[in-house]
Amino acid sequence: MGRAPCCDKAKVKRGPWSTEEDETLKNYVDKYGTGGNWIALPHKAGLKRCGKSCRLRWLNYLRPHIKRGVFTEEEDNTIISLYAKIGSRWAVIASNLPGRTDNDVKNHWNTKIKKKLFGSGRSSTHLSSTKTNHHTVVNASNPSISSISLHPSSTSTLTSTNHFPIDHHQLPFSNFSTFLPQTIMPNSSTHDSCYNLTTTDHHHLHHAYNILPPPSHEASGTIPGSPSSSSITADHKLKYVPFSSMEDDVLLGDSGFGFEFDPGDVSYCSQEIKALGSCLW
DNA sequence: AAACCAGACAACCGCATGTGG
DNA sequence: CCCACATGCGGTTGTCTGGTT
Repeated sequence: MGRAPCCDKAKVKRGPWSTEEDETLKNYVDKYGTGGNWIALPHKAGLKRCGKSCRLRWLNYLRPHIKRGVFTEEEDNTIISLYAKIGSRWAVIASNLPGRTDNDVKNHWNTKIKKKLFGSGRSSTHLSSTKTNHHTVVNASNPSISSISLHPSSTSTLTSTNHFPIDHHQLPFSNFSTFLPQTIMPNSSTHDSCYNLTTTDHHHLHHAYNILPPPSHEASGTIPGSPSSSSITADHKLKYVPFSSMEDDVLLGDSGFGFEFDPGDVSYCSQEIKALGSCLW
């Protein structure tokens, strides 16, 4: 038994709005406001539209001070930066861009920024479970953050607003292969093994780079399968798994280091990915 | 000129959340 | 506290348009 529809679809008009409908809605809202009741508004305004549709049309198109047209580089940078921090919370991102709507930002991300960052051709690479001896960190608690850009040209942008240093020169390790063995030690050769992480390293990664939750002596709780030498808060449900060869390929790919993960497969925490990506450059 | 294709944007859908009775 | 309803939000789909073959 599904949720009851918000309106009778047989009795409401759907599809693109006509200029007459726009005028009617705009005139009504200008005159009476929304009244805090979008469901009743179309009837009162004489529109054969669903209340939700009216609301969307008003918010995304008719509302005063809507900014249309090309996104500036500054706006792009804001979107990229905020996406790296909070993921696809378009409403929050849009609130940082005066005049832009969440729908606009979302469309802009999907049609422009994603391509710009990830490049063409490999933008939909789905990761297999084939594993080698590299590593990443999986964040099972935040599936919404499932992809993140890794493009050298966007480095300065991300650095400027992120608390996480994206410039690899700021990292203590010059590259991936030297970074990981010092910090994450495999305790098994199987592909889904977890890794021991020394408390010192964990502390360092948390405080210096904020890519892990606090170590156990700073936060309580241990997750199943987590390394005994360093506990992690249960809330974060982090575990360590190896990178696959395909993941390596994607990270080091020929399309500008762009990659994207399939949320249905496994979810990656953006900051961890960025950290590892930084080490690869 | 027609068919096809891809990109961009508008609109819809359904779940999550907030709120008032 | 619970329930019903309205709104907010993000993902997805539909439609239009311009470019290419």
